[in-house]
Amino acid sequence: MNKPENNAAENKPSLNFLEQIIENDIKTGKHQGRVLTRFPPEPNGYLHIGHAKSICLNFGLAQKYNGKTNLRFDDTNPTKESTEYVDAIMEDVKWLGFQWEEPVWYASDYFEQLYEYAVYLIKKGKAFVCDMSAEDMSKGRGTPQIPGVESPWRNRTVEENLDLLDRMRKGEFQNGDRVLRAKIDMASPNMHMRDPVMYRIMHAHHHRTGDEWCIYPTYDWAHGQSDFIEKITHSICTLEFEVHRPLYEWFLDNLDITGERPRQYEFARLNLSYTVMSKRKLLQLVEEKYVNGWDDPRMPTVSGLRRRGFTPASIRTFADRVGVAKRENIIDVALLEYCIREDLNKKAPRTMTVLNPVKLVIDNYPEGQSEELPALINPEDPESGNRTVPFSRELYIEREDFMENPSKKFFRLAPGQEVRLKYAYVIHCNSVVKDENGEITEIHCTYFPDTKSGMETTRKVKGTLHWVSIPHAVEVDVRLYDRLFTVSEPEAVEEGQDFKDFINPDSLKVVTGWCEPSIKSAVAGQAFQFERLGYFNTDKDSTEEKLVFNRTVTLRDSWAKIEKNQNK
RNA sequence: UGACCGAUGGUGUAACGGUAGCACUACAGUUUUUGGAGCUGUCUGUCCAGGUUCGAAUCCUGGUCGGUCAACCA
Repeated sequence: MNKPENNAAENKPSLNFLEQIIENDIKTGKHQGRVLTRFPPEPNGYLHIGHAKSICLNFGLAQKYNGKTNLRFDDTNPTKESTEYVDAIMEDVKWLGFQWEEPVWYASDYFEQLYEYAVYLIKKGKAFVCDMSAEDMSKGRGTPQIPGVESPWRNRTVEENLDLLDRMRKGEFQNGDRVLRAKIDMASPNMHMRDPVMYRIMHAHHHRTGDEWCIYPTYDWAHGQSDFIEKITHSICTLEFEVHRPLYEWFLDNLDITGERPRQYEFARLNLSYTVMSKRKLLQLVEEKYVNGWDDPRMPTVSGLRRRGFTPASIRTFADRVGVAKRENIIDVALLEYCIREDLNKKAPRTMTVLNPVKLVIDNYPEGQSEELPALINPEDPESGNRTVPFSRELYIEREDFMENPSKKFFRLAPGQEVRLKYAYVIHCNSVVKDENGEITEIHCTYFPDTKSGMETTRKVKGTLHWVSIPHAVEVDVRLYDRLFTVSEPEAVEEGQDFKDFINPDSLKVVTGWCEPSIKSAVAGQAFQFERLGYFNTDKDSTEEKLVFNRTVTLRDSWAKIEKNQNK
């Protein structure tokens, strides 16, 4: 009954379905154990975190099994593509920490080869030039339930097809006049097998081939053959291409390819709660100015995440933790937040910054005096060393850290109560000063010199506050970002509603922050923890005069939960 | 009323015919000069109905629910 091998099995890490397939292929000697994956973006937009999952998957699989990964631009539609996107995509892939097998490939490199393959299919009687309009072709295709009708041009002679394709290439026809179609089966239950288009006429300038071509291959015609040409072993794409696989196979079959051939596998794309992922919707957010560009820190784009302050390591960890499977999923954005906190907790220097200041005066601290107090740069990183923080009579603390009539669970400052100022002293609150509106303008305290940080003291306090010395404070701009949508599934809204109806009006708040002087060394892209508040990244908008910070993510806030529950 | 794919706690993901595990979330305790971080623990799960089997999340049959497919997009 008891199987001793169970113990051994327990140590074996579990594999996702693609790893299982690859391990099996290696075991059976398929491709001589070779693994070559590819990441095939179309250069028509910016990469988002869903692409990042695919990148981590393709490159990660190759790394794990001693293989390589090709970066290949699927540039078969010149009207939508540009080198701007090519460059941005390369930057993002590199930033994520992956190196592709040089050189960079382009589907457009294979246009001539693809053309020859097409001629081959025509000669075999497996492809034909069709003169139907797009509209008529659409009508004739039928529906998934109803078979299509065959094109009247389906039985042209090989010679005529060859001649027509040649003249299509030479530019004798206008856009839309004719297409080249595969001759498969108009009655197939799979719509993609109903004589799919292989070439369409597009008199358009291509960002790489210029005006050399005026016919361009479709995705289905280009993709599998590109995989074959590059000797890709495992061609991994998302679920919606599953129905394309029979066509992928058909082309390879009918090209009489004898050598190793690629195989297509499909996995479920990433969806994230409280955000949208479709390129169309992201474009809309940018064009209609709901956000400030593709790299707006609220965007789920790689460039947006980068600017927000996410690290490549955190995104890789995230991609790893979301797993790979074939079922539709929506990942809780809390997992992403967990991954970045986990990473930055170990790496980010600490600094004390007050975002919603109220003045605190220490009555028994001499006017005009100040002192430099030592503080840890990062208590989680023993190597990080010390910084010093200036202390003086007048400080800022957060308004939320004071309460005139606190509940029992409030561990911060209140009249008659004591707290520690982090890295400084324990203080006792004596009184408050208010303006004519009843708003507190000053909190008066006394400090206990024998409680200086590092000294032995018997004075126990329940709370520790961050603070900043007013005369030494550095004024900075802080952008407080929150999730872009108020609902967890903005792409699944009801009829008559639009995802934009659920944009969070408070997704960005800009405030002035008061920061300890150590912040002055900040450079664009650098991450900090503002103690007790969250992680913040130095934005590229920073100038000599004014630093700008983007809030990456707050710290977990268990007080906020207590407060919320109290109000119930 | 087609074809294909999928279904395991709140969210993801393992278990490959033999004790349903892991992560996130939530909650509790512990610790703490960040109500942070850490550590410990707890709650919650195999879509349904049959069948095969000593034994089924796993195999079979039939349902149910969800997704994808009708661009000269990718």
